[in-house]
Amino acid sequence: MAHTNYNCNPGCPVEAALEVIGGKWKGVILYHLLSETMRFNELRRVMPEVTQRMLTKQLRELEADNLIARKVYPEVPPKVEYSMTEYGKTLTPVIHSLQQWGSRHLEEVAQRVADR
Amino acid sequence: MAHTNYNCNPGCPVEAALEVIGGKWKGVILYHLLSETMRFNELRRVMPEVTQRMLTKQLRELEADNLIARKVYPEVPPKVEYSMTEYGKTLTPVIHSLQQWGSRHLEEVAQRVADR
DNA sequence: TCCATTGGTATATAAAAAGATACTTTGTAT
DNA sequence: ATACAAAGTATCTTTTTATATACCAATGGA
Repeated sequence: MAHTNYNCNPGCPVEAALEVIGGKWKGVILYHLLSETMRFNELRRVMPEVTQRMLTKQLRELEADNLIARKVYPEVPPKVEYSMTEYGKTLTPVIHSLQQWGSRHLEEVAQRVADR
Repeated sequence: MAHTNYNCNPGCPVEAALEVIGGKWKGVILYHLLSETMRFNELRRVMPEVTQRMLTKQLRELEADNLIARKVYPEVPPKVEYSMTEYGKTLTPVIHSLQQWGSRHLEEVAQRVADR
């Protein structure tokens, strides 16, 4: 999925943004973390279809992009908290518009199915 | 990539939206078609890194989701125009916010590289 | 006559993403 | 002594994506 060149044309920023938030579960993760800091297993509970491996991977990628922060508490059993960074919070309007459109889209699709 | 259930929790509309526009090249395609109707090879020219097969595939998927319309002119050589549907145009604010954030993000990343 | 053009399709292959499953650590509770 | 908790890793397999390449039709131009 990685591009090498984003200076191709003015549409590329769109791809750049999608590359950062377009991972299979990143949208939902960001949505949840924008409303509150959460622990690893709390995230698992709100999205039970995601495997642990996938969740870990997506979280690490978001962390590498500086969108979320990972805080480990040296306890046993382990406690790890995930939260949005200040930079990550700049995604608020993006996630919000995706959620708005997505809601309407789900209704639209349900309608199309009903009309069938 | 297909989900089976979107009623899992309130973050799912975000995933629903990303599933529709998150294909590898869909963001750029939509960005371009939102500004003007374009022919197949015009699209190829503005995104030369995309293979013909991929472009065709992404266009067909967008068409199946009723976001774009495909109009074939019975001429030789063939002429096929792609344009946004009315429904597709409802994506305007989404693509716009992606583009805004993406632009800032590209600057941010360039800055991080410069500071290294 | 041969070549280029547009908008594709078909086939095979390679690379990347995702999934399933088992295992780890160290303390506390049973 | 055993089991469980949280937050992961490590492997292996399957599925999905993407690439490369060749091919097609009908027409206009050199």
